[in-house]
Amino acid sequence: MAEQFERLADLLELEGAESFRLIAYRRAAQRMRESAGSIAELALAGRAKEISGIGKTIEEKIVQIVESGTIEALAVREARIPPDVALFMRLPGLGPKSAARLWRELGITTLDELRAAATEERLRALQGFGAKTEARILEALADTAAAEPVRPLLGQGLPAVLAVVAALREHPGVDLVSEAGSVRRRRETFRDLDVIATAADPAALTEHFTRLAWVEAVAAHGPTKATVVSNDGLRFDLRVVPPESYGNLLQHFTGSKEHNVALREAAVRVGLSVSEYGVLRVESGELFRTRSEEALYDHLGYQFVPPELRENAGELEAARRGELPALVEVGDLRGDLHSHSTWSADGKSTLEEMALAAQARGYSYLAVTDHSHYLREERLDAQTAEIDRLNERLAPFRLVKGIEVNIRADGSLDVSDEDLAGREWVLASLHTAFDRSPTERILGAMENPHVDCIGHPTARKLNRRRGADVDLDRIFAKALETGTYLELNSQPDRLDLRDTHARAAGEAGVLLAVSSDAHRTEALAYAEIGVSQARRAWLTRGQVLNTRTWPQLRKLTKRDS
DNA sequence: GCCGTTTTCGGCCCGACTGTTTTCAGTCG
Repeated sequence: MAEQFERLADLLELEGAESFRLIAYRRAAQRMRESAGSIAELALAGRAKEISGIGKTIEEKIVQIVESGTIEALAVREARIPPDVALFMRLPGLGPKSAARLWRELGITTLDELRAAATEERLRALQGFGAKTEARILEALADTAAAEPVRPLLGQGLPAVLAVVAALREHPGVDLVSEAGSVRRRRETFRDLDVIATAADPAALTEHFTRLAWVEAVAAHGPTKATVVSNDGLRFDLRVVPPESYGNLLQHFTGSKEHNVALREAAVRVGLSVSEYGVLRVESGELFRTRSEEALYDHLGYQFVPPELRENAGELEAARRGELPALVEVGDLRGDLHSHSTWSADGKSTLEEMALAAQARGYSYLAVTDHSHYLREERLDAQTAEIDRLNERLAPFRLVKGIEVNIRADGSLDVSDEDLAGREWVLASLHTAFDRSPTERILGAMENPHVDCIGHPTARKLNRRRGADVDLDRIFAKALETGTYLELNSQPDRLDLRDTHARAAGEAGVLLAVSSDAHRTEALAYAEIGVSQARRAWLTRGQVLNTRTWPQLRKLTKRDS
């Protein structure tokens, strides 16, 4: 549905429709993408209008999609506008106006024709088009691979950007430094890594930045701004800004764009104009600048909005009312409920190493959930004995005897109920056949009286495969009915349930286990990324299962209730 | 097309950069 509305907006834009209609369609599409529940069902019940950004017209169009598969207005435009013309807009430097003129005034309808026209220098016949534009178009068309670049993972970018922030803080004369942009909001992937800073001598700091040891290439370098590429291919942007408006700038460069637009729209209504330089009271001309983001939100009449929530997904309304949730923090975790050891073929650290590392993180327990395949018969008993020995030595720290079982293609589990009954924590996960009734298989596993939690529920792998097409509403309902928990798996390429889904789970009343799925000691730290996604999901400490001690948590499982 | 801490009608974020221009439109973030 979201795709159809985005396509409709693109085509209307080519026709020169009023920009606010396009914004409305695109906003509605974004809402659809964010929603974990069924907007189609809401629309059929006449209740999609309750979602901010969806009104009567868009609700009707959603119903059209449900009933006929497509939006009438979209079908009309698709018949009228050659499909490639919408692709012209995606070329760098070309927007809707230029794309429409290439088609209307030069009769160009395909990317091949565009390439030919640019090569033959025919584009410069159009007012406003010159040699540089032709060259840029040809470059973009030649570079088709770069059209959809892979977005690197937060798990790779976050440590990198925090290291850069730390390195810049070491520089003499530097005042404040922070990561900004999507990485500060802890979005699961990013395009580039933004850092902003204040310094007595901005030019010296940007110079220092471009000369850091790991910098492979300097893409841009001015007195207050520089872009570099690291030796592992990540793009870093540094901006040095004046200290008196550091708070305004940090807020601006943290985004999201949608959050900032909504913030500014609301400000306009009360006579304020917000930009990265300050908050202008239009009537008096008075400019509010601040070093502190907290002061900025306060000045605008909001509770401080944690960066993870700044997606224009209801956070401004809640902050206006003072009703933002107290988000879960890394320090709230008492243990980890998904980990592996050398008992699994892919585990790299021994049980003892894992236990000591978990203890060093301040945990009071660690569930070891080695793969069921490696815990058959006598190996299961042998591991149990080893865990018992370790627990005697490490008490009060506790290794919890867990297991990660496979949900087979036919829905059965690959471990007998009898063996499961002997484990203290049972995780059931999909690892294969993601297109074979994934919802039914998960629901079946939840019915099992020994299964405590569903691991990485959609089984997606970022940049590799989409998640299985699971009906989350039914899974949430079954979780509540059976007392089964769901995981927020913190592996950088999983983050599953993802932020928007985890939020829906939380709203449904389901508790989530934020787990590292660590296969070696260092990977226990992945829980930090997982917590950042839990925060993006608006979750409080109480909504995260493993903020509890093991005895507290145990009382909440189905086998003890 | 949506929406209301003025409004059910009349607004709708803000600034920088680029390429093409002699004052700006389009694009980008």
